[in-house]
Amino acid sequence: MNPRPFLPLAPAQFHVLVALSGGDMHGYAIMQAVESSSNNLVRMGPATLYGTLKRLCEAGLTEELPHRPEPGDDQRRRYYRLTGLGREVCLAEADRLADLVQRSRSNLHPWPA
Amino acid sequence: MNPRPFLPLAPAQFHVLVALSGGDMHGYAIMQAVESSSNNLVRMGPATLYGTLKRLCEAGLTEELPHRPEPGDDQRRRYYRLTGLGREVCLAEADRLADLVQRSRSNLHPWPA
DNA sequence: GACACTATATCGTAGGGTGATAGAGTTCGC
DNA sequence: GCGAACTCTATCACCCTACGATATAGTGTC
Repeated sequence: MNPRPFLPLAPAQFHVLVALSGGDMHGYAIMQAVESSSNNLVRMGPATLYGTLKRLCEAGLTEELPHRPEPGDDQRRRYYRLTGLGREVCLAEADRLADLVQRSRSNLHPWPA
Repeated sequence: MNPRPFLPLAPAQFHVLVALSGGDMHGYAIMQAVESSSNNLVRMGPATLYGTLKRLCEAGLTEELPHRPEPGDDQRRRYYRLTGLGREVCLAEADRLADLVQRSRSNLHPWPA
């Protein structure tokens, strides 16, 4: 499917997709990953996380794992993963942002390295 | 001043800052620049643009030019430019996004170039 | 002088994001 | 084996950003 109609992606949705691009995770781990990997610049509370996960799953960009990867762990955990579409959308959004980043940098740095 | 408390920047605000990083512009030109430079992926209507400009000026990231750069042009135009702070915030936000982009790409491309 | 375009502006609303809060399960110290 | 701290999912209510629609008027062109 074409990722274009999903762009631009809402910021919180992109953060979750990027976190899940590193591997299947449960909700709480996603929250922590988003915060720590951004040097605590991005704060993601439960309301943002679970609301965002719900929207992502409804849109088909993520899905809940039917079986937990490690049977012995905390029973409350619910694991999520990127779908093929979610992967495409994540990459397309990354391309879009990379273009913005490059333009702003080349405009603001008259004499780069 | 420290750009950190302004991050993460609202997407529309970043788009306007990036457009203004290319030089002083009037509102209508910003709208067109944001749309065309994103291959029409980002749509910015008047409500979004002028609301965003107002917030940016109130936050001190942009300012209206006291005098129009070319005296002979359309009298209705109001020109805006990046402040020093706006420039710093724009670069800081670009750094933040570049990091996200890089992480998602390296996670999703097992065999890059 | 009619028509398309330029340019700024605002209203009402929808939707995403957030703080606060809740509550149950788990782990760990002692 | 008890309590405290942490883990994990979940929802409510609110706020703010963003947006579609619309308004108004000046400019350019034929």
